Amino acid sequence: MTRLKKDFYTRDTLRVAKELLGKYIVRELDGHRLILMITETEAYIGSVDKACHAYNYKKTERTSTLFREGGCSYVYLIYGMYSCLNVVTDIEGEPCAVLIRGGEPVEGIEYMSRLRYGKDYGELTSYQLKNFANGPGKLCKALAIDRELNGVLLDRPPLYITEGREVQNCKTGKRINIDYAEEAADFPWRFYI
DNA sequence: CCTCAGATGGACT
DNA sequence: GTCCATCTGAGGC
Repeated sequence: MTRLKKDFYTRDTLRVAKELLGKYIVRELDGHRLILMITETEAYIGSVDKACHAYNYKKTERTSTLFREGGCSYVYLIYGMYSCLNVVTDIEGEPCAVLIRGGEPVEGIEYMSRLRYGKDYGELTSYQLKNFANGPGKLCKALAIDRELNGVLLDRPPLYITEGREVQNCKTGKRINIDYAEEAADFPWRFYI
């Protein structure tokens, strides 16, 4: 599958968020290739978005990655326990990103199952299968993504995104768990299949 | 299906 | 000291 290049990411964040649906996240690890198809994303646009870590261009050590040119990762720790994977978008100096909120296994599910649950794929309950990677923390656990992968370029191993499946009916809604963000909490910037 | 508490640590004020 | 772009397991319906 063709890897997405920089010009895919250095565009309008909402467009990238929508077009990432159906694409494949590929994680190479210990000789294994793990692939999830992206099923849910959210856009964060620092210039206007109180839910964005870099709202109003607030630059700190953590958010400095968001100011980079589109095409690299932004990975941060949330609730002291989980990682969230974002794709940095737009031009350098505009702090924007797309949160990858969910995916479905395409390849390497045996290895991902060990990472996610510490069990063999065949031992998973239907409940565990249903909830395999349908959340940003779960997705990162299944792919062994943590802050060590913050800021890596997404057009090469060990982490990249490729063309995937054609998506027909993309749905739109409010973003999840950003009640603190005042008017931005109502922005329809969540996209899912 | 639902709700709720607890885990857990770093970023920021 | 407070807040968090979350998840899990327990308990109720």
